[in-house]
Amino acid sequence: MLQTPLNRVGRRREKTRRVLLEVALGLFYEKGIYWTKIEDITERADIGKGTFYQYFETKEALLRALLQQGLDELLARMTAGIRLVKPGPKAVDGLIRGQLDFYLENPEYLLLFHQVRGLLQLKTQPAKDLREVYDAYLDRLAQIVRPALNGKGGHPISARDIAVALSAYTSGLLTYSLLFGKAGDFKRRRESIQGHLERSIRALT
Amino acid sequence: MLQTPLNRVGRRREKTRRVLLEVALGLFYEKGIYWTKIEDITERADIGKGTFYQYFETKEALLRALLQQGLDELLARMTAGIRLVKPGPKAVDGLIRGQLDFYLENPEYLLLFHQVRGLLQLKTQPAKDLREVYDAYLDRLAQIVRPALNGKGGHPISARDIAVALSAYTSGLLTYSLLFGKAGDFKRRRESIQGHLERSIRALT
Amino acid sequence: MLQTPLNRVGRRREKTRRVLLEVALGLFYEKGIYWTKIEDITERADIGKGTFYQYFETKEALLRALLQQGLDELLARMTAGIRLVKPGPKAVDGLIRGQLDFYLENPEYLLLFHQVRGLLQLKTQPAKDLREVYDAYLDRLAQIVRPALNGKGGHPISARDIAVALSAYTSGLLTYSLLFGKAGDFKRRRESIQGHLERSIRALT
Amino acid sequence: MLQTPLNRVGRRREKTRRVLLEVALGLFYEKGIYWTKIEDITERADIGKGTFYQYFETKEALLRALLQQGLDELLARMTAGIRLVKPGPKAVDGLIRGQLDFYLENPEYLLLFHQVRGLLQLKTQPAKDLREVYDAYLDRLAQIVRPALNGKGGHPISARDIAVALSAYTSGLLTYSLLFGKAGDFKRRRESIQGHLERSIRALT
DNA sequence: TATGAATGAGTGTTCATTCAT
DNA sequence: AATGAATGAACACTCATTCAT
Repeated sequence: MLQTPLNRVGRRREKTRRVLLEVALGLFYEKGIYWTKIEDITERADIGKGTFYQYFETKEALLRALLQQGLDELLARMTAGIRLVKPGPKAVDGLIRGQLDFYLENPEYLLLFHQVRGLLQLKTQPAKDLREVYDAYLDRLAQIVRPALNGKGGHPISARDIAVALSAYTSGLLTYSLLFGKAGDFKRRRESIQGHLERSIRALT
Repeated sequence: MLQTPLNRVGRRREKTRRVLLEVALGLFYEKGIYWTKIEDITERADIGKGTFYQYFETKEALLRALLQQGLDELLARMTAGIRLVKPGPKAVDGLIRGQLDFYLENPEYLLLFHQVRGLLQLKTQPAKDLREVYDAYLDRLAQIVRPALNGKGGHPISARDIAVALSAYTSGLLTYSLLFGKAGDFKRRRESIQGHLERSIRALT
Repeated sequence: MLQTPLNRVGRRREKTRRVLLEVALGLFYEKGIYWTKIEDITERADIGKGTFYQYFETKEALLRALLQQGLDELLARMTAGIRLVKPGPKAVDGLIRGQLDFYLENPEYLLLFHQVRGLLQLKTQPAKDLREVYDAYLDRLAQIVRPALNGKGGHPISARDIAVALSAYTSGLLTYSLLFGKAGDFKRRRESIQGHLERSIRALT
Repeated sequence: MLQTPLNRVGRRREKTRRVLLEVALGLFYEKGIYWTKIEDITERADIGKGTFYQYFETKEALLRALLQQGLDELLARMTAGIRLVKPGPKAVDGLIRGQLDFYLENPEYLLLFHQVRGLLQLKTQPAKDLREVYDAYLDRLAQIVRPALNGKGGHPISARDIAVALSAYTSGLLTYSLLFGKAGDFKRRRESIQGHLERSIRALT
C-alpha cells in the first residue's frame, strides 16, 4: 500500500480520477447506474469521452472503485465513531453514529450501495467482483464489532451477524426514509433514528 | 368490478399473462431487471416475441404489474398474519410473520422490490409510476397497522412510521440474509429472524 | 365485365368492401399511406382485423383498388363535363370542369393520387402494378381528349400530351392550393382556378 | 455567421456529411423515402451504421436537411436565371429557366420534393417541421417574384400566388414527364416545356 | 496523454400477415 | 365467413468501447 509520492503529472492524473469518481457518484444518484452513460460522466467532468478509458478500464471498473472507496470511507467513519468509547454496548452506539454521520453527508452512497446490492445475486462476472468487495467490507466490520462485544463468550449471535444487522437495519431504514420521507426528514429525525437503531440492535445482543 | 366469466379463449389469455409475469419474475431475480431482455422472457415462456406486446404495452408496464401484484400479495399475507390476533403489540408480530411467510415463499419478490426501490429516486416518468404504486402500498399498510396500535392516543410514532419501519427492517435484514447468508440460512434462521424483528419493532413503539 | 346479380350475402360482402375502401381513403388522407395501419382501417370500419384479408389480399391490393376506383370516377366526371359540349377548345374546358368537380368533392383522392405518383418510379413490383393502372388512365384520357381536338391534323401536340398536361397542371395546382392555401380557399377560388387552367391549357394547343 | 475555417478533421466531417446527404438523395429517388433504411444509406456511404447518428439526429432530420438544401439550391438557380434580365414578364421566363436547369440536373430533388409534399398534410410533428421549411421557400420565392412583376399595382394576382403557380405547374408537369415520358424525353423536350410553362404562367398575370 | 470520430452488436417495439377457432 | 391472438422479420436508434491523430 506504500504510495510512491506523486510528481506534478501524477497529481494531475490523481485529480482527474477523483473528479471522475465524484461526478459518477452524483450521476448514479440522479439517474441510476444503468441510465448514466459514460458520456454523461465525461461531459460533466469536462474531459473527452475517450479520456475516461485512461482512468478506468470499463464502466464496471469505475463502479467497483466507487464501491470500494465508499465502503472504505464508511468503515473509517464507523471506526471514528467507536474510538473514544470503551468496548461494550455503548460501542455499538458509536458505530451507528458513525454510519449515520457518513450517510447523512453522503446520501449518494446510500443509494449507490443499494443499487449495487441489487446486482450482487446476478450470475455474471462483474457481479462476482462487486460481491467480493462488499463481502470484504462485512468481514472488516465484523472485526471491528467483535471487541465491542466485550469478549463475553457464549454469545448467541456472532460478530458477523451483528455486522450484517447493523448494515441491514441502517441502510434499510435510511433508504426508506430517503425515498419516502419528506425532504429534510432525514436530518431532522437523525437523533430519533439513532435511538431506534440503538434499541433495535441492542435487542439483538 | 363485476368480472365477466371468461370463456376458453379468455382463460387462455389469462394464463399466458400469468406465465409471462411468472417467467419475468424469475428472470429478474436471476439476471436483474435491466439485463433481462424481452426476448429472454418470451423465449422462456415459449411464445413469440411479438406476443409479449399483446399483454404488456412496454417492459416497464410489465414491471409495474409485477410490483403491484407482489405488493398486493404481500399485503394479503400480512393481513392473514394478523387476522386471529387481537389488536395490540402481538398484532405487529403477526404482521411480521406474514411478511416472513411471503418472502420465504417468494424470495424473488424480495429482490424485485429491492431493485425497484433503487429506481424510485430517478426523475424519469417510469420511476414516478412505480413510486406511486409503492407509496400506495405503504399507505395501505399504515391503515392495517393503525388499529394494531390499540388506539392508545399519544403514540410518539405514527402508523405510517411503523409501516415504514416494518418494511424497511424486514426487507433490509432479509436482503442481506439472502445475499450474504449461506444457502438455506434464510429458512433455518426463520424463527430467530422473527424474534429479532419483533424485538426491534417493539423497541420503537 | 358482366356482373352476376348479387344475392343477400353477396350484397353484404360488397358493402363491407365499399366501407373498407372508403375508410382507407379517409385514413390515407389523414395519416398518409404509410402510416395508416391495417388495424386503423378495420377498427374504424368496425370489423375484425383478420376480416380485412377476406376482402383484399394485401395492403397494397387495397391501394391498387382504391387507385383504380378513384381514376375511374375521375374519368367519369371528366366525360360528364364534356358531354354537352361540341368538340373543340370548349371541350377541354369541360374536361377541366369535370376534374375540378371531382377533386372538390374528393380532396382525399387528390392527395392519394399524389402519394401514389410518389411511388411510381420505385423498382419494386407493387410500384409496377400501380404504374400500370395510372398509365392506363392517361391513355383513356387521351382517347377522350383526341376528338376534343377536333381532328385537325398536324397538331404540334399529341392527345396524350394534352392528357398529361391536363392532369399535371390540375393536380399540381390543386395540391399546392390544398397544402398551402388557406382553408376553404380551394372552393372559393374555384372559378379563378378554372380560368387559370383553361388559359394554361389553351396556351398549349 | 462567420465560419471558422475548418481543420483537417473538420473538413473530413464536412465531407462525410455531404456524402450522406448525396447518398440518401439517390436512395430516396430509387426506393422512396420510406423504404430507404438507414443501413442502406450507411452501407452505400461505406460507413458504420452508428456513424450516421453522429451527423443527423434522426432519419427525419436528414430528410429536413436534404429538403432545405435542395430548396436553397433551387432558389439559387432561379435567382441566377433572373439575374441578367430586367424586371417584367421576361423575368418570369428566367425563373422558369432556372427551375428547369435545376430539375434537369437534379431529377432526384424533383421526386424528393414530391414525396415530401405528400407528407405535409399529416398531423405529426415531423410533418410540421417539413412544412415550415417548404413554406419558407414559397415566401422567399414570392420575394423574388415581386419585383419581377414590375411593380405595377393592381395586379389581380399576388406574388405569392405566382410563386405557387410557378412551383405547382413546373413540378406538376415535370413529375408527370419524368414518370410517364420516355427516357430522355425530359431533356429533349426541354425547350418545348419551357415554352409551355412561359405561356401558362403569362396567362395568369 | 487527450481526444472525439467511428463502430456495430444489441434492444425495444411495430405491424403486415397467418391461422386456429 | 369472421375473428383476433400469435408471429417474427424488420428497423430506428443507443452506447460502451476502440483507435487514429
